[in-house]
Amino acid sequence: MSVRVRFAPSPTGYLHIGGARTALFNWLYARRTGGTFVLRVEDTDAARNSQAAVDVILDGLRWLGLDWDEGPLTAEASSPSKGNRGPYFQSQRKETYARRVEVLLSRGLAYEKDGAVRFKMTRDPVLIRDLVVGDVTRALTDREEVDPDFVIMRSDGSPVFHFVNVVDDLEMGITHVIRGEDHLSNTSKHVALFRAFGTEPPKYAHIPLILNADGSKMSKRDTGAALTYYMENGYAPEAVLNYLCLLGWSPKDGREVIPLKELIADFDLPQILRHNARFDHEKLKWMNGEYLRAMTPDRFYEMSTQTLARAGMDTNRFPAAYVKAALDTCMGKLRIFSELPGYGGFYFTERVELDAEAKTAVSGEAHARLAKLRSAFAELGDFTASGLESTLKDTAKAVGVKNGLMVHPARFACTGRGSGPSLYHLLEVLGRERVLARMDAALKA
RNA sequence: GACCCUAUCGUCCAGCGGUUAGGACACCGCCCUUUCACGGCGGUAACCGGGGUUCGAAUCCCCGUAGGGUCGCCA
Repeated sequence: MSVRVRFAPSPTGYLHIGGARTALFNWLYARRTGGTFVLRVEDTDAARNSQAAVDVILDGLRWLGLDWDEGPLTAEASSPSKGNRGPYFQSQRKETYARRVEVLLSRGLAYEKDGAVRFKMTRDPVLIRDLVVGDVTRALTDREEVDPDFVIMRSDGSPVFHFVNVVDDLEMGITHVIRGEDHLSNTSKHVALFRAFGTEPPKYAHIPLILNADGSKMSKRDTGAALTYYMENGYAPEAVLNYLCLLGWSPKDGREVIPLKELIADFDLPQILRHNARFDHEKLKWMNGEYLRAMTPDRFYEMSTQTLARAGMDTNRFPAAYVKAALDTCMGKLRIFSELPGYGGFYFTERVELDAEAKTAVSGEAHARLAKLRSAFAELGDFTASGLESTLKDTAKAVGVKNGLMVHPARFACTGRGSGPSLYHLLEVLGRERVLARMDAALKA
């Protein structure tokens, strides 16, 4: 029997990073086994459901490159979807749930009370055979001892999560349920429901949760809890995907930066760890830097211009060759794109603002050196990196100072900062006009 | 309150009865270098505690402790 897995998010308006990893693990398992990855939208809670909220999920999965074989084509619940086991929006499956409730009612496995339908839950401990956690025997809690039954359909006729989740997995032929460990305790309910329908439950794999750096639970408010944070802050999706994989799973050798193909080939359920992992933003940034360095120039330009545009710098106002040359000096130097406006933004502003540190760096003795350098540059016929370099070195020698004492003020004058791209290359890209203008401005400051 | 899961450097992982407990991120030195990165070399740093089992436990068992999760007419 071929593998069928699913990701079943609830459209709450954001895609949790842990949810994204759950989707990823499901997707990887489907791809490695040649199975089917189903996307199902659990939009039973009409109150907080909206098309925009569904789009957040679809956009997030698309950004990560997690394509689904069956599921919605658009965020609109009633529009066509792909796959023949739909509908894939729970809001469109009311008849199915009603029919299934009737089955349990007619078999005496559920009963009505106060207008709601309750399922007759077994009082015996339930054995859950989990591919990650192992065998788990779930006993009743003290409250459940008093009343183990639970509502499967509210008095207003709407079905509840535990019920629709099981019915859909059953009807959609799901073979493996890979989900967060927060569902482990509830799995006994699901197992009992599957049995009530006369079938064995799918295989379960409960994966550990992702916690904040301090070990606390990651909730919407926390930085980086939503996938959109990474989409909007200069991360490459393949880096986020790679990092997410390494939270709770790893290949037996020491590989960390792992191409997607290898990820798919090597990923497997039994190797997943049982304990929760803390999210390390620093390591993600490092990994993102690895991917940025390996990125093709075209992709780098594209992501760079998007980032700059978001920061209010319209690169379209400059000649394409200038933008390209400017970005070339930044390539390989960043960890995340959101560092770019600060790192290379000076290329795309009319003038550079000199803060206190910059003013200090171009005043005093440096002022005279900068003035010397300015006139040397003005007379330079060949305004190229190599010409600029030898001119600067010659000037330093003439003045009798180390190169660094010329480099430093020049960098501050032209970029406003103490660090950045290679000075000689940045000067060439900026061009004579801008360089002399900025040096003049700095000398007057 | 009850039930369930978990426990190796600060963090992510390796280890699956015998290792000088390994790698990565971060951190600290040194080298490279016009800055910053990158790269190279080196360093600091861990088996939660207590009992067992065993010739021998990070590895197996039990008890604590700690963290996480779950017990809804939320999902």
